[in-house]
Amino acid sequence: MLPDGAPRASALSDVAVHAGVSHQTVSRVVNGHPNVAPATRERVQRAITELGYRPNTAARALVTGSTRSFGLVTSHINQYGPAQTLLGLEKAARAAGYSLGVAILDDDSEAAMREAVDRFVAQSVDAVVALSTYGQAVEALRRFEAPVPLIAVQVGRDESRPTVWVAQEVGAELATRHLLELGHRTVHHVTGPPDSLEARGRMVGWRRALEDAGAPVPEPLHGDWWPCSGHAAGRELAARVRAGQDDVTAVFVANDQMALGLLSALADEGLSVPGDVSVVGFDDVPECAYFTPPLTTVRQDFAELGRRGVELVLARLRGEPLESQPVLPQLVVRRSTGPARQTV
Amino acid sequence: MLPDGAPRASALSDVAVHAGVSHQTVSRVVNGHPNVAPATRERVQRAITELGYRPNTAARALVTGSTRSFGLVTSHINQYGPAQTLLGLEKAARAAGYSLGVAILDDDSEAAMREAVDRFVAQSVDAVVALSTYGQAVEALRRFEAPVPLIAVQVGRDESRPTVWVAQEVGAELATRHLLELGHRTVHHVTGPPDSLEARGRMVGWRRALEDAGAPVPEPLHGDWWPCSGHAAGRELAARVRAGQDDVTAVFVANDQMALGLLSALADEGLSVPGDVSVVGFDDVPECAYFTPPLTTVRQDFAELGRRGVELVLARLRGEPLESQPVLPQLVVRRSTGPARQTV
DNA sequence: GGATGGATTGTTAGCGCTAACAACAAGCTC
DNA sequence: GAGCTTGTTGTTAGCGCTAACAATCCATCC
Repeated sequence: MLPDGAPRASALSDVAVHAGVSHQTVSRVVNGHPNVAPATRERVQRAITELGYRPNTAARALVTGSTRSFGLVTSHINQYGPAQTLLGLEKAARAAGYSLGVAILDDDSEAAMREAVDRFVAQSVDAVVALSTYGQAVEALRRFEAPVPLIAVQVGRDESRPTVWVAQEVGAELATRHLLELGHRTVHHVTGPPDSLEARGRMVGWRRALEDAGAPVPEPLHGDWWPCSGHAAGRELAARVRAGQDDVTAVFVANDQMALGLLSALADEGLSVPGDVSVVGFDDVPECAYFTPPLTTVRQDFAELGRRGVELVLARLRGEPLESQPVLPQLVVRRSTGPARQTV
Repeated sequence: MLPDGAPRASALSDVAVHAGVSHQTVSRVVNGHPNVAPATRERVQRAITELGYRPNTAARALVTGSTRSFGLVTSHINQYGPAQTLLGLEKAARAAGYSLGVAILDDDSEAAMREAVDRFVAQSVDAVVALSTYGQAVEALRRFEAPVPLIAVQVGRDESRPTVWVAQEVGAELATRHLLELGHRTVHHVTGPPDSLEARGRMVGWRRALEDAGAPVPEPLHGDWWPCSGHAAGRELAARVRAGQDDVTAVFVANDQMALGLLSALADEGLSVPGDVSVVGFDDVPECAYFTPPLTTVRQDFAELGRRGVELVLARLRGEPLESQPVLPQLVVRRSTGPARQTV
């Protein structure tokens, strides 16, 4: 692989010799400083391409204290939302000339968060972006005093530090109102994990929409984002329907994966969607449209979130206190919602 | 955020002064060199914690030429497999004291791949791991002469460079044989993108299983990993069933997401699974068990793949030419497969 | 008792780069 | 033409660290 007698990569000084100038002049050309004579600049440029020179990031970082890189701290990168956001983040960071390091938390503890940020700081990253963490990690984030800007993405609004977020409440209200408008007396809710700010935001929006409409607010069922917990919630709701509890005609599920589990449970129990029960999810994962039936859901633009995260970081680095507006979610109506069934 | 008058982080020399030794002794303690008197070591240790010293990665990288970091090049990190593998990779890398940078290719071109690797090289990463890339990118990989070890993960076996891979063919054979054993005369196949090595491997295994059993090998349908293409394939197959083509009783779909689309299309067309058609997927994403019906599929252990990737990299860095064994996939039987329907 | 050798510690140089300043030429003003 | 500015280039120092070597101490051996 590595050709053993490989000549070491050429450095600034090699280019300088090759072009017959001082190393500093080369540095100036590389960094696009003004005040270099066009002829000189051109000569240096040629030497650079001829030698295939690439500046050494470590040396640069050592003297400037900046690596032109961000650290991304996250925990659930195997889920659709965070993964999609990572995509947007990386692309925007790259476009701005920054590279991205990732740290995945083993658990959502404060210690794990602190350790991850510490490692990034030792690596002299220019900023740390915390993506979709929760539990104690997000609490830790709040109090953190790091020697670099620390930006939170997608954890819901947070007064204590710069944040990019999707207006979860708005999305939840959209979903809930959609169901109420179809004539459902109330809407049940399957939550995400209690320590997730996203999950909390969705619950708040759901409750507010019900209260605004004067509808009763049933006790929510609790899930953990995964299909299995949605399945359990579905069985529970089906049992209630069979027990004659006739207000169970509509469910707002806090994400699409749990909605999938719920759909599967309802089907197993012989309930039809949307005939017996209407279901709305959240996220709009690409699979949604192919669920049985295709799922009505709330779309979040995750890639946009990533882009805005980088925007916010860059503004921060320039010292501009940019106030970020929330990304607005949209309702996507498919076939899992319909009019309420007639109660007997 | 950043307390402006922040004192600069303490360096080796600060610790040295604090402990009353030379900076070199501190360096020795930090790097765990032998031949430091226990008492001295302890004194230095204390100074380190008191000052909250953390070694500066850039300075270290400058002199050693190693950053103790890997670069990960990938393109489809928003899909379940790659995301899961990233999880395993990051964890294993961290456990070994390495950090991870990511580069996501905008497209699967050679230029994109080359640029990503170049940037990592300029960052002095110790190794580059290419994850699940395809198209020209994977071709490029083959010919690459990088000044760091370059390891491929999950692109199927490749003689030309160190590779960690899942035995795709074996998984495809498992799936196909399972269907044949249920009495299906042949098995249709929906492929992944033609330039994906994984997709090719699965096709090879499928074909081999059919040939070994003396079954006819139908023309495969082509997909692109996404549910939509599976849906299209499902409609096509349903049309054939309705046209009386009675060998369409079993389908092996190259991934679960396409299988989902296919299930949805079959349901739309009034075909029952597994009554009319049996379906097998590939990957075993967590949603699988909640499809309608729950999907029989082939499980790949992505996290294991990540772990082995790191293992291979580390072996490489130590100069041991470790030969990696493929990760073996497993068949997971659920409810989407059953005996062949009786042909009229 | 002086030579030998291992363990421990310190000194020096330099990785590749940028910042700060110095040096010089060329063009201007009065 | 002295004194100024402006544009261009070079020189020097040092970021924080490790490698290589030098220096010291102390036990051991003949």
